[in-house]
Amino acid sequence: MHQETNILFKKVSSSEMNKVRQKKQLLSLLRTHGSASAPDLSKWLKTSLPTCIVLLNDLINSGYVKNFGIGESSGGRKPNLYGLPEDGFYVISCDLARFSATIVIVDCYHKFVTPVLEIDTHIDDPHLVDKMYEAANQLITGHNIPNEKIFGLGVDMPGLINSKIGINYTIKDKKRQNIGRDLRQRFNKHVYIENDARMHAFGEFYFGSAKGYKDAIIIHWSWGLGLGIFINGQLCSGKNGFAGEFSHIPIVENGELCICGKRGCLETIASSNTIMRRVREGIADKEISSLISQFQDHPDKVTPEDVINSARLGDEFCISILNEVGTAMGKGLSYIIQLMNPEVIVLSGPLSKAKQYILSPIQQSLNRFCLEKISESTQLIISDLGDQSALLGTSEMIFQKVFTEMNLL
Amino acid sequence: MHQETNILFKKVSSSEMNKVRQKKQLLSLLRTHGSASAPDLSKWLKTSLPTCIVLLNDLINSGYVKNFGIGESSGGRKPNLYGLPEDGFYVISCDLARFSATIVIVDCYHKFVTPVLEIDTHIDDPHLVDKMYEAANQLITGHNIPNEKIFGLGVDMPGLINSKIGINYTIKDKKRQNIGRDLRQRFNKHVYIENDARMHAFGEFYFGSAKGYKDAIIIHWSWGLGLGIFINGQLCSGKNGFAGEFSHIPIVENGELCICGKRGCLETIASSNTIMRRVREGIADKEISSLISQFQDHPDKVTPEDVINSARLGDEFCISILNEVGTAMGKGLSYIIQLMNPEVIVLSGPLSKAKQYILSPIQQSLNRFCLEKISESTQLIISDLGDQSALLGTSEMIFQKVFTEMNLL
DNA sequence: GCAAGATAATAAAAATTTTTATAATCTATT
DNA sequence: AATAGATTATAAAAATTTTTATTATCTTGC
Repeated sequence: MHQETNILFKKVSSSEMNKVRQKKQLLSLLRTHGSASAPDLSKWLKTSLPTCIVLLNDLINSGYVKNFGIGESSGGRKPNLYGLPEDGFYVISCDLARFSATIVIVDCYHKFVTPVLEIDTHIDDPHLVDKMYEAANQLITGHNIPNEKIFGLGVDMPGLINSKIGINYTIKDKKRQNIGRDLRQRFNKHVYIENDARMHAFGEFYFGSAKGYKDAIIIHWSWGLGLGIFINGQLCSGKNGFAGEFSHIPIVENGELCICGKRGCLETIASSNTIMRRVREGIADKEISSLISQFQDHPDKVTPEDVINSARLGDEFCISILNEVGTAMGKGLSYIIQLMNPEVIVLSGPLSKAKQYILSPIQQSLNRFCLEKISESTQLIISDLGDQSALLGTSEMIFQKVFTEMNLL
Repeated sequence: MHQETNILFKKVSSSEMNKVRQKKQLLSLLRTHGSASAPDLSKWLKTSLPTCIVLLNDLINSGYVKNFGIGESSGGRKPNLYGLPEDGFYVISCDLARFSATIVIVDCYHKFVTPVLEIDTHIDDPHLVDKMYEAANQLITGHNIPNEKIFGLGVDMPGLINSKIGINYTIKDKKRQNIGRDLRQRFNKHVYIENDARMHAFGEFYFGSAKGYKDAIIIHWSWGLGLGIFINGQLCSGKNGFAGEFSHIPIVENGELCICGKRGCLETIASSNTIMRRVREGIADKEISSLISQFQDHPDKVTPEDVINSARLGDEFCISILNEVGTAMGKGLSYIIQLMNPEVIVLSGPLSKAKQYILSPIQQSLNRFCLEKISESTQLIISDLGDQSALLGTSEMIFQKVFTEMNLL
């Protein structure tokens, strides 16, 4: 499987380089298509059928590709199908959220091959790297995954992250900011770290409601407002990987103080924080509401999900809160729509569960703040992917990196 | 020069296709580099030197490439240099502004080979196509340009434009909206139409202050606020080509009525319109100002340029207007910076001439409305390209299209 | 001014890839 | 069921490309 030739002293000819490039492309094609016939692959690869078959046989001999048997035909000889072995490639995907992390091992068919393990940590935890390493090892040994078949580790986390150099500038201890380097040293594998909002978006773009689009906006709507932007099918990271700071665009002139230190950020009027503040105000003002009578003795126990549920049951107070928050989000989205003219906007995350209670105020805001010709061509969708969009997105991202950077010599 | 083989009946082999692809790449490389040696070209093309030389000789025999003689060496035999013949390729570039158009013929070295002709027309002129055709012919015949060496026509104009299908939705007469088709019929050449802001941006990105960057924002600042967005080196057009509607993002709650029908758009507080309104108000309020005393008898003669000039001469009233407008623009830019994290923002157009009078209020706004970590990494530059960025950008765009789509069989 | 090292061009040999032809296998139609 | 048409696989021939070797030409340093 793994050739032991010392490539440092081996002169690599340009035709050999080209072969390697083509093989990587084949692996990528097989991963995205699941399985494919040699004639199809040769067309996609823009090479002749015989060379394509030679390349495939090479890959089969290296153990990277498997013959999947005979496929269907629309008239004519049935083709041999080729694909990646399910047990050939794995990556570790880790979603590091505000107060806990989840980690899982994923195969090349986006399948979780272990349970999702929870880790009690956060980005400023001094033992973060050790805890992740321990959890990963627990998964590896507990499920008999051959370590050499794990090709990389991907981690998404909140913060201002430059994924090119693996630094999270939001980590308080400067010595720990280069978390990419630390993880690489500990795991001795390809390591990529990315911003959580972008990885949620990656998941939605490849497996969720934004699948098939080229210009898509994905919002992960929770305590913050995570934004992922896809343009021409490419994730937009910006110069330093700081793109997508949707939470802190200024919306309200001299508005409420935000955790970022500025005033009137979108986050102050369109996030879970806003909902909680309005609930507290409601309790103080003794508003009439089933939610409030239910929680008035322990107001700190209310969650945004409770508000959504009460709205569904017809609670006017909760409906009006969601209405308010949706209106604000709609105004924020109108900026993005006018600047980017996306095909689709996908709302994901806990708050997107409010569905029509949040969709219709958003749409009203769009009607108010966008030029009709632009907004009418943008679809607004609630995600149906579920909570693991970040784990899925992160694993997809590492696979893409691994398949372009792996050593096939 | 032009082979007359009927390609409709000629079976094209895949190796021939590949050769054509490589030849097109060579032409593009030669155009962007001016001239180059065969060894360099072979490296860029990822092919061996002998094949590269064969391809070059083919192109020379077709008349598309010229031997430029012998170049410099850093030790070793001097290389032959190859390049495009200056008189080999031309395009027509037309910049259709609000009340007049300019048109010029450009060679493959971005050189204007004719004077810039002005045409008295606008997008809703029913004789637009005829006037453009006439003007183009005047240039062609007046300067002895062989018509068959003109490979395309590019036109930029204001409006909501889908360049893929060549439609400008802002043209009032629906029958005339498909201006791309109409021009193609009349000129019988490759025709591309694009939005003016994006073509100003294209000029800046390839020849102006945004040259060399990958994530750039270019503002054409005049009566409207034209925005061009480059991400990963690619122009962002959006689903329908409506991306970049910066003028009409909502900034002021219940603000002034905008020409678009909405209230409080950025255009109402940060464009030349704003300056003119403030001048009118100043005249009504009898503000103390050299500009006002100069123009109080014919206030309709004031131009934004006059305001900028007066500011330069120390006129406090004019300085305060520019300050106000700059502050507003800064707020608008803060949205883009936080969403896109660009490397550079280039300000072009008439209002950018106000230089420091507009830069420092913008910077102050950025400091106020952006997260420091994001805004500190964005450069803010005033363009030095001059007025013909759109003609340059448009010609560059057609050349790119022509060189990828031309028939080299 | 000459030798040593460097770069470029070219020719011939070697390797690789594409074509073409043929065989194998299948669907659909009669 | 037989046949025609279609698709895939493979083998051999033809074409193309890359390598390698050689020659030409130039810069630099002594």
